[in-house]
Amino acid sequence: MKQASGVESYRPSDYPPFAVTVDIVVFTIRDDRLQIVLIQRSAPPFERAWALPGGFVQSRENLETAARRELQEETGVQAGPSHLAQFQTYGDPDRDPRMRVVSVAWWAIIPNLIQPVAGSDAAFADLIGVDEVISGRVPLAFDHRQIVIDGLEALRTELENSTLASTFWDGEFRIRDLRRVYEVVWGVDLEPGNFQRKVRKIPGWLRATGRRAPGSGGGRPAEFFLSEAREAQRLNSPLRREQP
Amino acid sequence: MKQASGVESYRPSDYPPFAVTVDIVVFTIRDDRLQIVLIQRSAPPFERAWALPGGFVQSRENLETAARRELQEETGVQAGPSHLAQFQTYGDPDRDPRMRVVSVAWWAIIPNLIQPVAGSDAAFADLIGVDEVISGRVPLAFDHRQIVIDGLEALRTELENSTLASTFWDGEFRIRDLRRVYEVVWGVDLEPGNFQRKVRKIPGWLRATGRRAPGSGGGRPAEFFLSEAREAQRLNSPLRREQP
DNA sequence: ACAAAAGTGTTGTACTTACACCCATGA
DNA sequence: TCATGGGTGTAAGTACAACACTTTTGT
Repeated sequence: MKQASGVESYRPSDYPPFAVTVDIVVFTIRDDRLQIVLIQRSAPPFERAWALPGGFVQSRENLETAARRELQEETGVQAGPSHLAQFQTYGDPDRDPRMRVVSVAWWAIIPNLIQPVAGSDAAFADLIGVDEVISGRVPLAFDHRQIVIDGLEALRTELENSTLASTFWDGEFRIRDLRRVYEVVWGVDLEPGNFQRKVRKIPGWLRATGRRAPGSGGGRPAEFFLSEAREAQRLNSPLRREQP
Repeated sequence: MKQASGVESYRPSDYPPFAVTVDIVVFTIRDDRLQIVLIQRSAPPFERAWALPGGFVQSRENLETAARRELQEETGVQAGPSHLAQFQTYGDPDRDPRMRVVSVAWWAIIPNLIQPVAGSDAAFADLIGVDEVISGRVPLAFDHRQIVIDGLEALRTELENSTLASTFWDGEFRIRDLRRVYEVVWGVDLEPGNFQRKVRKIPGWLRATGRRAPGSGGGRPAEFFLSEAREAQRLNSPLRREQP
């Protein structure tokens, strides 16, 4: 009978060596579309295919540090992401043809103003629409398409229950911009008036600055807001997306 | 400059070896309390301390298989758990004093009828109240207390949004039993009448059997119900727990 | 008859939705 | 003046909490 592993004994056969990596799904909104950062591989396997930024966890590094380091190294983002959260770990025996790799997946948001691929030594990084990836029109290496699907679901759920949507913008934004986040991430149309009332009623989130946007092309200029929520604050009455 | 790991090269220094384990927080309700399965360690480190069931992932095994295998080996549960879900991965460099271990944590529910520790070769397995663990009155090995805290939070959230609560019972149960699950897991008191209306209105969950409980000690006997939800079905209008 | 638990009725409050309407600006 | 988008009013519908009340059993 096998004993409880790691309790009585730990012979080498009990713990085959694994490589551990982190992979990060970095979301941003550009051109009114939800996009993610992808890197074009320059070596086999999956040479020239797109892949998520990520890499090996080092010997004395914890998982979050590894994710932040890889994000910085591969996307050239100087400031950190406005949010970084672990969502799932992938470890099928054949997910990497070279060796046994377990990958801890994270999702992140970088605000609109940050240019993710400027000044990086990862010359082949780019923003790709998440729809292109999920539909399969842009094939990804390894099981990264599944990771994107799961990461998107985590992001969608988080938007329902927290004030995280405002971190897609750095500094001032209009209610319209916030609504655009929900519409783009959830893939729905929201009623502008009701949305405005709903989010402005949430305590501790939005603070009006008094300043107004210079209207571009007619229409009453919108007021600018700032987020008062430092971390992603949990909503006691969530914004529900309907599930058809 | 460091290149994107795992893309251009993979020299041994790029991927230090890790041991990968699974740890499982197995919830059940016994004596109107939420309890988890713990194992008493018989070897250092943390000899004689309580720990979560779990162990090393084998070379050609995927993560979920490893979790199910360890659960069966260490708790002696013949039938599988009624639910098993991954929730977080722990990988601090010093979480295991012997070596670098990354642990993928899962939570599970076993129904009331299953005797978890009978007939197992893990002679030191037992059920412990989750309150004892979180309060620290029963200290756990490694970072297992934190894993229990996070696993409990995952369970609480899942009960809000899915029909999973009924899997704490195997076969027939009363509305009262279902309410007890919520009260015990959330640590709140729920109003019986409103709870009954709410859950019976949820489509595709509860089916009345027409049979009634033999009243134990007076009172109108309760009707028995069966769950029609095979998997954990998402609720379109969740049961909210209030957050104080 | 009385206590106890199951289940239903009722009522006030809060939130949501749909849509009308006014406001403030550019052209 | 008109078009456009920002923001508010309003009324119907829905959901929920609190609690009274009826039903059905054991003692």
